[in-house]
Amino acid sequence: MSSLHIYNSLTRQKELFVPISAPYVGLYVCGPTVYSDVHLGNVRTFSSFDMIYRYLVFSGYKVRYVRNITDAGHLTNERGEGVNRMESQAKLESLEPMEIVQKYTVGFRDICNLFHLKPPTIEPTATGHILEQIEMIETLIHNGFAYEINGSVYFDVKAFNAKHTYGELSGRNIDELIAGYRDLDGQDEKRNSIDFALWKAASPAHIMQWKSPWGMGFPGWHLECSAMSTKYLGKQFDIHGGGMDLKFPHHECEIAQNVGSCGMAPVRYWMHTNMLNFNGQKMSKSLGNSILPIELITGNHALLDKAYSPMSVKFLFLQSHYSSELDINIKGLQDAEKGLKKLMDARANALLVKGQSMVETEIDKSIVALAALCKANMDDDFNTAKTIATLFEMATIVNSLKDGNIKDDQVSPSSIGMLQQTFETYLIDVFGLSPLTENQDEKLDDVLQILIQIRKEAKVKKDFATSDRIRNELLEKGIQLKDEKDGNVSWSL
RNA sequence: GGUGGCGUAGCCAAGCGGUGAGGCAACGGAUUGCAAAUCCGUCACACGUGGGUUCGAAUCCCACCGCCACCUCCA
Repeated sequence: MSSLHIYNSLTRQKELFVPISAPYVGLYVCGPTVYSDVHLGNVRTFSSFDMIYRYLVFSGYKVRYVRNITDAGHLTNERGEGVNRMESQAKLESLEPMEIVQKYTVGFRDICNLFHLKPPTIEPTATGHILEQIEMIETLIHNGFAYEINGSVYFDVKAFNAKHTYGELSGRNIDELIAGYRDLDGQDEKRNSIDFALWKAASPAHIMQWKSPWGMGFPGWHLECSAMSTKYLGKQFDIHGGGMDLKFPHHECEIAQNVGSCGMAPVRYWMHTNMLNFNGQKMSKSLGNSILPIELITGNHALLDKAYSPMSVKFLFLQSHYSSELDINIKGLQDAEKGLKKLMDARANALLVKGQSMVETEIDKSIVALAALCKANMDDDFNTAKTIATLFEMATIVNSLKDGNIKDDQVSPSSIGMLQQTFETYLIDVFGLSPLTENQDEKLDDVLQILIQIRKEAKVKKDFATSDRIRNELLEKGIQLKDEKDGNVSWSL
């Protein structure tokens, strides 16, 4: 069906993508924990998987895209004092925990819309799947991979490792892990320091708690993804994605839970997106150096010079590979803004140019080759950076046609159609980008047309002082006039 | 300490065995009343350092230096 190759984190190599039952593809991505605003790093990850989802759909697959909402309020410290995030934030804001969940879920979806991220086909919540999680725990206990103590249930990593392998995804072995934990002397009820919670007994003070066979409590934070991916995508599905920082322990635990309960490796292709850095350092909530998407869009941040559109930011993301670390800075944002504008202008210009040639020309051959290259780039582990480079080459052809550097009898009508289609497919459909100034004000245009007319009359009279004054003063207000070659005048914000 | 990754021209960033993709910046030319935009060209004899393998290495191997991430809540 296609020759898509994906870098599989599990096998550490690029592999031909073969779905379990084509044309259907199951895609699971770890979603946000909705106890505070998503930060820009989250947006990069979700943008990457949005592009991956869109490209799979473009490639003809029927994709079920599941991305969870973590709303159960897990512990901030797995081994330690168990502070419930949702509850501590609720106290801070004087709100009911589920009001926090609602507030930040809505906020997350708003940001997704701003960045043109398509909603997943299923967006399940952890609190909506307590029963499924309890069932999975029961199976794990039955299979001998989990034990109950004082109303809590833990996954027995050593018991699991005796029959299966723990640590394959992240390249760790359990002896080293146990050794590494030793100095953090164990306080708790776990048999081994590397065991992780499947269910935690809740004290009466806990607001978010549910009834279970082991008493009142709440699920461990690795469990929801295992339970929900199994429910909606089956015991084995095609692609599981998430940020690099989830590889260990989250994804490792997920694999153990699935293998332990379902008896098979849950995922064929593991995909991990890399971190977004800021000034060379990981942007993270705990370091407090994160930029909120809304701060970037409004320009309301001490480290920003101005506002940047979500599309510019997304374009910056797409100019590097999803698996590379990306360092964000003002220069990069400015460059991305200009680059995106150039491509969007070329897309618009492609709709204006015509081809007259009846035979295939050298230019036609270039266009066909470039269009094919776009697809080949994307099939090579979603190489958006290379695809964008290819689009820039096509932009040069389009602009040359528009300015008459290439004549319309040097290119055939079908090639023009291919140019238009390629810009549309990749910029709009696959990358989910849109022009920077989409909806222009009609009234503003009316006013500007008057000024443009006055300026034209001044130019005819060689009154350049007046014509330049109109152009310069408009530019100061952020409106740029451009005298096109054909005598028309265009404007942009 | 363990695990994984990175170091490519002024900046960003592809490439992952066969003489530097692309963007931005800068400079020159074409075009323009002047600009902007666009086109052509230059900067470009690059791949952290030192070894090795190879007919050939940015790409593979070894050592070293520097940076980052994970091992603890985070995409």
